Amino acid sequence: MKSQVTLKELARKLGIATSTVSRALKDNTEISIETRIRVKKLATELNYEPNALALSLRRSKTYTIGVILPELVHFFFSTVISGIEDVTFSKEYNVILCQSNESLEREISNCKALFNHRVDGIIACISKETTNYNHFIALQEKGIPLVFVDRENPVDASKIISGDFNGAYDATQYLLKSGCKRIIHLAGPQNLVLSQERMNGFLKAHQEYGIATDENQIVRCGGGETHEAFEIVRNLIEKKYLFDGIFAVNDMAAVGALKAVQSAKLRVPEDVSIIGYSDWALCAFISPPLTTVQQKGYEMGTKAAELLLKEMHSKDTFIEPSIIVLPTKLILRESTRILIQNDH
Amino acid sequence: MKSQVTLKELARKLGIATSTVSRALKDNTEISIETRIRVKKLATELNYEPNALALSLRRSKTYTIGVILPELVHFFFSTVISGIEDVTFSKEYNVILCQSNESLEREISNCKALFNHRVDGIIACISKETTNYNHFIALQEKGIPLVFVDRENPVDASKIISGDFNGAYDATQYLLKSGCKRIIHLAGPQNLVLSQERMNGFLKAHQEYGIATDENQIVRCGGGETHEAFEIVRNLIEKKYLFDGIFAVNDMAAVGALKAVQSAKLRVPEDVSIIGYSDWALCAFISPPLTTVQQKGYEMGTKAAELLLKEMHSKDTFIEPSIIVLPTKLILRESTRILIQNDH
DNA sequence: CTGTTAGCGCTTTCAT
DNA sequence: ATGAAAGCGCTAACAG
Repeated sequence: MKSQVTLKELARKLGIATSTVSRALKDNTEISIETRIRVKKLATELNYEPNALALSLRRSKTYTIGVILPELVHFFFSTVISGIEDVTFSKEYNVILCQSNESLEREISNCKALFNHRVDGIIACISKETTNYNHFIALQEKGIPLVFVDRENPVDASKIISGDFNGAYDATQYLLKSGCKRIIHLAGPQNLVLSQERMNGFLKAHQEYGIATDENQIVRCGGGETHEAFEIVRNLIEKKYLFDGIFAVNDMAAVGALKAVQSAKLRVPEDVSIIGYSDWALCAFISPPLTTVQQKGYEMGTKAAELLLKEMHSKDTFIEPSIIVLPTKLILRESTRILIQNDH
Repeated sequence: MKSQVTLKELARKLGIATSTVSRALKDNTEISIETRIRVKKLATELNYEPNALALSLRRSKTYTIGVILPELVHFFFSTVISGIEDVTFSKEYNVILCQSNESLEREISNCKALFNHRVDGIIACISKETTNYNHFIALQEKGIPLVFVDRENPVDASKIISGDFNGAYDATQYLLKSGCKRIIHLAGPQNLVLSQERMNGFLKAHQEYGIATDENQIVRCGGGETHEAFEIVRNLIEKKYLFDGIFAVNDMAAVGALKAVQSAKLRVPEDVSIIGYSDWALCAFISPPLTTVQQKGYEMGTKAAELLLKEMHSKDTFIEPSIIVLPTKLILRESTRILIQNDH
């Protein structure tokens, strides 16, 4: 970087004090109009831009927030970061972005880096590996406002979470109401509360509907990837394990399941109904278009950013954490049968 | 933020000078072993972390790079940022992320914010609106290394671009070789060099194949969105405009075209072959799976970050810009007919 | 209306 | 082996 234009340099060129330049630039009325004009003119000429570092150091405030997300390439997270960025941009905050790559070690490193940069606050989504939360608690102890998104965890902080239980409940209920007799659930990693919640919603819907479930209906689907689900479902079919509905922990798994069902010459939704989770971009375009539970990632991002900014600006030293549950929405497409509404 | 632990505080607690503490912490051999141990012990106890702001100010180096991307939610860009982040993380750099939302005004604002933060370098992809490049040139004049990704532009800077011309050429050639007689091209915004290149590749392939093209084969498809392409193609079919191949400027448009073709009861690929561009996640899962030109977003991100870091660390004041063209790859799926190789 | 001074947290030269 | 002092760029209290 070439030599920067600084207040000092402006002052020297104009033969006045730096403090005068500083004041003139912010239109302080104590400074004479003429001086203000002279200063601003030169500043524009030399393309002066204030050094945010010096300002931050001075103010002990960086106007920067940190964001830690597991994987940027996942559609859901990309919508979250997009939401965050839109809000912070409008409030003239900047975002330092870190991706933990689902690694605890990297997440810890991210926390440290963000603290060192003295970000004014942090929005984070824990990695799949995270079972210890000391690095987040350390942040809080250092007084940095922290808001979690999406994946639940035991830290006593504000959170924007998705109504996983309800989303799963709604999806399962729909399958049941539309006539499914035996539904399997492709479950996600059990250390993620989200996986548990979706499983619990699945179970609860059965219970309320008066249908017993057995453990064979819950099938672990490791990382919830397409190929895993494909293998699992193909296996079930080969073993003549019968089912007429699938509720998958996410859309990728649902797509794998769909392919497996179709490759066994079973029809979707006539023979098997399938519901995914997340409403990935692809869902509407596969064949048949996938019924799924929509999670509002963008909204989660904006809400998280708004909440964080609010907490950052709060005068209180102690802030009661807020937990905001964002409702999900069942998007009906053609991988499920049509439900004849009988209202009452 | 609560009171920070600073060098000064450590020094006070230990009854020594801050400069000694500073040195001890970095294992300066001029400091006695005992002092070093004492200092480090207290630093660990109090959870001391250096203030990156102060360091940056002192060193005139922030170990931070800025990234400006049009839209984070697009799969391609999310892979780019992911690639960038992985490289910078491994080199202990941080990323300040901005999304321009395809707005020139916002892009200008992003440039300013990044400069104010005194980032050590910038990676940017111009917005669709950008036709004036002064804000980028200003950055260069201030001596900030700049690397562009993906969308070509006239600024004299290093660039990692995708071989759009060749990608389009390959795709078109495949259609031709597999028997298409009349192919239409759904073209993108013409102010984007990428759109022009893809169109030129389309034309060149015809030319080399000895097939004349007329302007009716090039159909403007505004923003290249799914619904636009759907309307356009449906219209063409209704007007009995004949074609047996479609090369779309991107996958979204290709999907729209596919739906339109199918809804007119034409078969893909038997009646109409379709090729998209970008290899979005959805491509493999729609029906039929879409043949597309794969762009290596992640690799583009890593390459851009590596090049930027290299330029940042160069001692030379003037650096000859490098233009790296990343080859594309035609991913054959089922929206195109199978080509019988005749390796003459 | 403007200048002087101190200090944000850190490193580094120069003394001792 | 350690300390004092200056300075990175900026602001704000204080002085005049």
